[in-house]
Amino acid sequence: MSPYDPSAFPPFAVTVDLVVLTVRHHALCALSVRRGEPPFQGRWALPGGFVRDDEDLSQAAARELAEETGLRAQNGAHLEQLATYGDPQRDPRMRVVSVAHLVLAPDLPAPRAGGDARSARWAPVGTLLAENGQDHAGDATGLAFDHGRILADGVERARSKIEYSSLATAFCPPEFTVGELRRVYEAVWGVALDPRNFHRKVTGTVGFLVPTGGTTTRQGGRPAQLFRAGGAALLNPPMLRPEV
Amino acid sequence: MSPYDPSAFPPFAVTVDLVVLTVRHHALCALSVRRGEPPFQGRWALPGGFVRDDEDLSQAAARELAEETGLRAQNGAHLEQLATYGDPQRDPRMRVVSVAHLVLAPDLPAPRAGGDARSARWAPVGTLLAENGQDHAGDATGLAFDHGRILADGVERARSKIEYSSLATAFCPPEFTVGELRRVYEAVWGVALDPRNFHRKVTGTVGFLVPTGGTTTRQGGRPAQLFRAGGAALLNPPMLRPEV
DNA sequence: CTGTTTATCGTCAGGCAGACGACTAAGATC
DNA sequence: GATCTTAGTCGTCTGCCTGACGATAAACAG
Repeated sequence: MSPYDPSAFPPFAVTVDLVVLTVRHHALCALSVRRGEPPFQGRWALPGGFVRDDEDLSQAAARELAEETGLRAQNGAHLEQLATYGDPQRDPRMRVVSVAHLVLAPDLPAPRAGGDARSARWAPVGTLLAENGQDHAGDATGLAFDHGRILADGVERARSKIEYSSLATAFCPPEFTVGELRRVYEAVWGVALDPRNFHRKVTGTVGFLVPTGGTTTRQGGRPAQLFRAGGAALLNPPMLRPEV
Repeated sequence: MSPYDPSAFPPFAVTVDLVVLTVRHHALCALSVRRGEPPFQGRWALPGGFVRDDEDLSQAAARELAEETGLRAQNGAHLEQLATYGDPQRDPRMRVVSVAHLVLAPDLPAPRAGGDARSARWAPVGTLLAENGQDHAGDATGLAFDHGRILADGVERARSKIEYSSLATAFCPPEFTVGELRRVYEAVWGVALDPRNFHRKVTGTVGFLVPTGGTTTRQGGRPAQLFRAGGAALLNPPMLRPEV
């Protein structure tokens, strides 16, 4: 390997940051970790870390995900690249380019703190984004670095992507009911959907849902059919997000 | 600034690569430059270059775009981040992470070669992607590095994005006719569209087109009304791409 | 047994898209 | 100048999908 002339380009640190979303208690929640060291010590941030010398970006994201949550991308969770953030001032220590990834996961057991994070928590995205301000003492209260912006971009990606893809099933356990899937849409979009029209729509879209034959009453009320995610990745026609 | 421990992370080179698309002669074309130095000397590649120490990723992309084409992003062209490619083996010299950007531009004068590129050309994307194979001598004939993949991702992004956004107007001159806009869709999607239904659709979508009052016969036939792009960024309902 | 909750099936009207007919207005050709 | 060719523009009709409901079914709680 004949390296470039080292003076020909500036050296960068490359990290991956994770926007891990799930639906719990009828709300869209994101994983955040408390920073144990400066800068932004004590503030909440997105999980993430350096990309190692021998791994691809998606491998680094999957590794960080496993380290922070124990979650494996194969295990029903969905992982995709979100966007890359490289403002020269985004990290006060040095030039860091962060490749953000988006993870959609079913409701998980309590997260485990890992690495240099003192603790980790699930928080509703509305709370995390609304905290992007100042508290009574005038200190900034939002996420560290530019993570508020990254989270907002990830949430917007998730909101639009469940319109035209079957990704909403990534928020559900392996077997789920139509009502559970509807509550995912309602939590992510923050709207109420008509159960009858929703049922007609998702059961009529070929490849979206595959009935397993079983039923469950875990949501109360009349027993509901159980489904698994079908093979179709794209929904045609898409789900329509109601107007504001 | 207290830097990280340099042994705590591997150093990366960060580049921007550009997928510059335009519509000429009824075909979707991409800008490619011939490499003047190893590796892949003499092969075609996407334009791009190193991100400088003091510039943001989008600034670097805009700078490279101006250097390679003389195009300014304000001047009707559209620039957005596409995706980031960081396979450890993607550049044989060292670890390079490339933040690819997508540019949609109206039909331009002949590109000018710049930097270390011997020459530059517009080529139909079908040709560029079909060359991802081997020639009779067994040499690889496609784009250098992983640029074939990057180009394919950019083309797919453009194809899907003109469905639900007004981005197709970025391929048109400042004033254009409904027929010219239709030919953009036909070239990007590679399909034929019904002129009557297309006209009804685009003129009926509020915010998409603004009539200028003028007419033109530059396409022959009956004079056509001239329009400018309206303010709407998203089309609701979207344009429907015909089935395959 | 009655009320509550959730699931599921039907019905109906409005809107939009695909298919296609009809007409208009310019330049090109004979 | 009559006719042809090329686009552009306006209408019509039909089928599909969606939103807004009503109605029924099947569990559990009191």
